[in-house]
Amino acid sequence: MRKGQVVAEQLAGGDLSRLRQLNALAVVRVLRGRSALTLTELSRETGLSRPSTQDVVSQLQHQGWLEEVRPEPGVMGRPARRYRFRSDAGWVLGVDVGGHTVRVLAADLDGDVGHAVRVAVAITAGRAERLAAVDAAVAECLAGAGLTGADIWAATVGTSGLVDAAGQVVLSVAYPQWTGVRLAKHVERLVGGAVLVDNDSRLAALAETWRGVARDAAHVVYLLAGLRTGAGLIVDGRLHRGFGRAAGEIGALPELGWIRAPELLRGWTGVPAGTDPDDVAGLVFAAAREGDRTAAAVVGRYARELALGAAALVLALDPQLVVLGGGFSRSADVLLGPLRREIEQRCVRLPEIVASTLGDDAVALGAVKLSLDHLREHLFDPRTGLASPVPPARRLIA
Amino acid sequence: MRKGQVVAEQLAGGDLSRLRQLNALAVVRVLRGRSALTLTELSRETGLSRPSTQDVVSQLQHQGWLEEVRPEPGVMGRPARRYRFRSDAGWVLGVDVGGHTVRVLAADLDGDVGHAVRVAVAITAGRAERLAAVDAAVAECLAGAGLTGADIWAATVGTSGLVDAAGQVVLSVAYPQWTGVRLAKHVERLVGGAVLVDNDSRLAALAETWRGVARDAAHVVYLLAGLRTGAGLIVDGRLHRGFGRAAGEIGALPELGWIRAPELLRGWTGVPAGTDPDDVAGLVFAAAREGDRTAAAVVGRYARELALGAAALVLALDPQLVVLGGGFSRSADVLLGPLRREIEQRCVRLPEIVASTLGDDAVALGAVKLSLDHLREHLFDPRTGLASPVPPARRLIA
DNA sequence: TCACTTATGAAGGTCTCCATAATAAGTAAC
DNA sequence: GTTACTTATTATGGAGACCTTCATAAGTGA
Repeated sequence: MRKGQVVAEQLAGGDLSRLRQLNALAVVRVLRGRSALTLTELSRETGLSRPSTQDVVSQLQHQGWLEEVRPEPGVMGRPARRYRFRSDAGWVLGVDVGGHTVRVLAADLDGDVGHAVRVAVAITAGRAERLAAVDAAVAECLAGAGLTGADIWAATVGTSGLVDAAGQVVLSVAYPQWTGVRLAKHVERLVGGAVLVDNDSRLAALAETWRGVARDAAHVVYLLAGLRTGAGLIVDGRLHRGFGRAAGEIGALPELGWIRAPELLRGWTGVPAGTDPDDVAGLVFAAAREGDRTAAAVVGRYARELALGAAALVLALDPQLVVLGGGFSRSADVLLGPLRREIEQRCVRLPEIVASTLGDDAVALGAVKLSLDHLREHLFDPRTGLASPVPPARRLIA
Repeated sequence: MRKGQVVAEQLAGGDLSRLRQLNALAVVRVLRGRSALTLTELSRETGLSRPSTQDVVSQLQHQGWLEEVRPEPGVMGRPARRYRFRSDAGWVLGVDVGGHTVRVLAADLDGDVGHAVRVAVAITAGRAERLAAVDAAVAECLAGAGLTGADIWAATVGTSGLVDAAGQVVLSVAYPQWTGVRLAKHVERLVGGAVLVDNDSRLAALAETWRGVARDAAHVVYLLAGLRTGAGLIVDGRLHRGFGRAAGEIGALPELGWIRAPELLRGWTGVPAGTDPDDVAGLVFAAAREGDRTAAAVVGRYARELALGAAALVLALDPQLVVLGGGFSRSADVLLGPLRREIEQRCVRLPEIVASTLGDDAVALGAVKLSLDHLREHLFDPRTGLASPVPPARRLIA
């Protein structure tokens, strides 16, 4: 290819090496996330001829993207060589900086989680203490996975609050002193690749489309229902952030009451004195489950507040699916019914409404997925082709 | 595959003819929407070598996509041959079925409008009468442009109401007997190519991103403010319809009052008896413009109702831009101020709010654009390559 | 008319792909 | 243990599309 050529945004043609590039990417795409395949199988799936497939494969093998595994024994005919994608060539991190916990997942290029770590942190912890917990959790996770920071090709950090394109938290109401923290810069000290930062609700939404209940839905409204309330939107299969990264922040509208909604649950009077405020919600849901009328009424009021904002999002986007996530989704059995009824009252076309099944790892999983998407765009993109498997140069990414 | 799933038809490689395909598309892409270029210029812009460019060009010329024009006179050196894209190889139609008017635009492949027609129709007209007006307008437009139905490669019809994927109006509150009309089927009798049907607000939004004030915005909320109220959403540069094609139909929520909002204007008492109800709105805006307090108050109330729904959309999507369109946008000088104040009160991040400048042709222009987008996806797509310039086979498209 | 400029056309080389045929390495049956 | 069968691998020849380079063509300006 000619030196200095501008790689068009649209997919452009080019010379013959470009064709090889595309075919190499096709082979990698077929092989990623699957077990080993033979040349014949690869040839069939890519549509390339066998000799060409072989050529491409040996080139990829030489580059380090592919690895030969021993042939499948006991089959008719000459045993075929098998090749697998070296998903362990690079790693990504997914970090969830929560109120009480910092979670870190290390995953390979296929998204398989190699090591998971959780470190407790006080809800009252200030900036330094919380950042120290992040450092500790990342270090422990790297060690546990047998990696160093240099092995990490991309990392994503999920946090509550509004995050700007440079990875700085521009507004956080949840944790003290968290507004203004430069999370991307902080984590870049720890790992080699690019560091992305995004809102936790959004990452959880992304996780649902990846490995959760929204796997096959292109349009999704995700509700984070817990001690905080938030939303994440999937539009056309992609995370929607909006122009100022404030999409889905419908909770900021006081009339909708997303901020005070969790308070409704704490206001229940049926709880023993001295209970940890954070545990009250669980007790309310439990009581409602047992048939307590006043608890059920409180849950109903909470559902109504949640449904107000949810209905606005549903009406705006007309999603296929609404996913109820966050800590309260554990009590979906008592929450989902009222929520569904309240949303139904307000919407033209009622979408499916289901509870998340990902549990506490949703945000960290979404962070892993965003890291992988970043790599896909920058390493496995038809526009740029496929370089050797080394950590991509770090750039500040919007 | 569940409905609504993202079709991740990744771009595949192939043999050498595939490369030629891509390079031919690159040449066409450079040449479309521009005046004639020489081989040297084409070579530079596509990144191909000169001989290859020449090869590709002569192939495209032979197919009928390109045409040689006479060289630019009076330049130094040997005069270069110049080639232009034959934008008149195919045509599209944009049809706007409005309450009082049916508009039809015929445009070439570059989107240049060759002929425009408007036919009056009574607001009370039933289904047959309105469809007859469509027939007449289309026939007149084709004749005026010197075309026949067979020359039309794609046509799009904009209408009020909810439209399903098969081009049937499933719900219309605006015109009598309009619910249930199979618009696509009806128009397919008249033209050769594919016929798409979509909501008028959405098409107007699309027009704004194409040739209107939203040209450079990826996220847009378009408000249709007129005798009816509606919205169209642009997300990530693309029209957002939602899973059930009901996205943006936030006006259906009675609490937000989009249905009764225009009635507020008619309720003004300062109008002479016997005025046509449709003219009242204009008088109210005029009076407000002149400083009439009661008229200004009515406009303020209308702006508030409009802002309720608009704020919900803005909070959900965080657009860069809100475009005020529809008939009332002519009175943007008195409407925009109150609207902006009301939206500001309710939003976290205030987007830019501007009035449309496209006038009455917005919907028809959007219909033209959707037709062109359809052709781009089906004729000029890197996945399929480029066939000879003939009207594409008609398919029922979602 | 001559120099200069820019475009065109032709030749030769390289790369990537494909089809086909010859060879290799297993299993299954006798 | 040999033979037949099955499937993979390797080698060869050819076609298509791209590139670079050089000679030639067709204008303008002095």
